[in-house]
Amino acid sequence: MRTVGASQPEETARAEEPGRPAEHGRAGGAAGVKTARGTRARGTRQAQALAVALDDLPGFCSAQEIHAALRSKGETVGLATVYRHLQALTEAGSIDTIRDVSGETLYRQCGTSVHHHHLTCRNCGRSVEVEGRAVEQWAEKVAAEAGFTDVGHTFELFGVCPQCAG
Amino acid sequence: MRTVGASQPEETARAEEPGRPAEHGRAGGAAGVKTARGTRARGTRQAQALAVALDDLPGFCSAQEIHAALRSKGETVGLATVYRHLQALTEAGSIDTIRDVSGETLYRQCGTSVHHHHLTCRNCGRSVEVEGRAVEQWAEKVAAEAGFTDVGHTFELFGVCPQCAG
DNA sequence: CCAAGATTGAGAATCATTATCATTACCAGT
DNA sequence: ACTGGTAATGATAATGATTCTCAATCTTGG
Ligand SMILES: [Zn+2]
Ligand SMILES: [Zn+2]
Ligand SMILES: [Zn+2]
Ligand SMILES: [Zn+2]
Repeated sequence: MRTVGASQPEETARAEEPGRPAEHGRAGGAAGVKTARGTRARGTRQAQALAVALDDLPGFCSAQEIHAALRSKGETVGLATVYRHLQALTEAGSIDTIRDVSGETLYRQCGTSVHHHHLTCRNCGRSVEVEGRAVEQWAEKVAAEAGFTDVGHTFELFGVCPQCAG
Repeated sequence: MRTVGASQPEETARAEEPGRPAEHGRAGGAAGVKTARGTRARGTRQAQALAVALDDLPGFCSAQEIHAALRSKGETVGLATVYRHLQALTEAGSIDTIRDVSGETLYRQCGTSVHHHHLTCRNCGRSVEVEGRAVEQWAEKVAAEAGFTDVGHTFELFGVCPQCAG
């Protein structure tokens, strides 16, 4: 199991546990931007908590890990909401995603929004952002030679980071 | 939906349908290699059928698609067995796997067993095998600079093939 | 305060993949 | 051919991450 952020007592945490008053809706305090009538911007308590968590986490982690991290900090955010925001952020390009060896999706807030790739520790999840001018060109060349169009790519590097190597 | 091999009446085919005499075990005919006592080799009817199917299929396809293709040819192979053999072949390095955008695993028998990558049509699944001397070196260099060890990589190219472009 | 619209979250639903486990087929001796 | 040991199979259940549903709750403009 990957070790990310604050580890908790190994809770399954598949669904929100019942029995609590259920605190819905957005928070009042530091509200954010707002647009036209009815459009609430990313200012809910849950969204902010998630943003903070993403900022704190040093590397890629799964939605469930993020959810666990939130709970461990006392934040009450539903797992479904975590997934929702992660998906939204991903579509907006604010965060990056990679796939675990087991197929699980891992999320991370990157320093830059320009196209880049990652060298990720398969033990702790910490990752280095790398730009690969060379591979971008290689990809285009190969695609062009084969006559393929609308080409995209997926380049991921995995290894063991210096800290984990010990 | 990707079009692979002979398309069938859109059967769900999640589990083998019951009501048939259930034909188990290995076939007698063209048995294959055998090793020490008790070790059967990869010569079962099901394994052969799967091998043939993999040979026929032009590109990457999912376990379920392969299973459907087998059934459409009259072969009776359980879905679990398909998964089992695909996994074994993958571990043996006989076939390659990539991940769908939805996370589904796709399999393909490649022409060569040496390390290479794929340029795959995201519409029909046909793929071109490409070798990337450049990216291999780039990967090693990047990993070394970051101090990572035991580094592996995942490079996949996706696009639309000339046939599908029309 | 009120109504409309957005957001949340608990649980159900999906769906690919794995694990069970009883049944069957194969093999080597006898 | 008969038999015991063992591998392989397949129907089904189980797993587990992600998505869907929808009622309850919040926010906000008026
Ligand atoms: Zn590490
Ligand atoms: Zn790139
Ligand atoms: Zn195509
Ligand atoms: Zn490579």
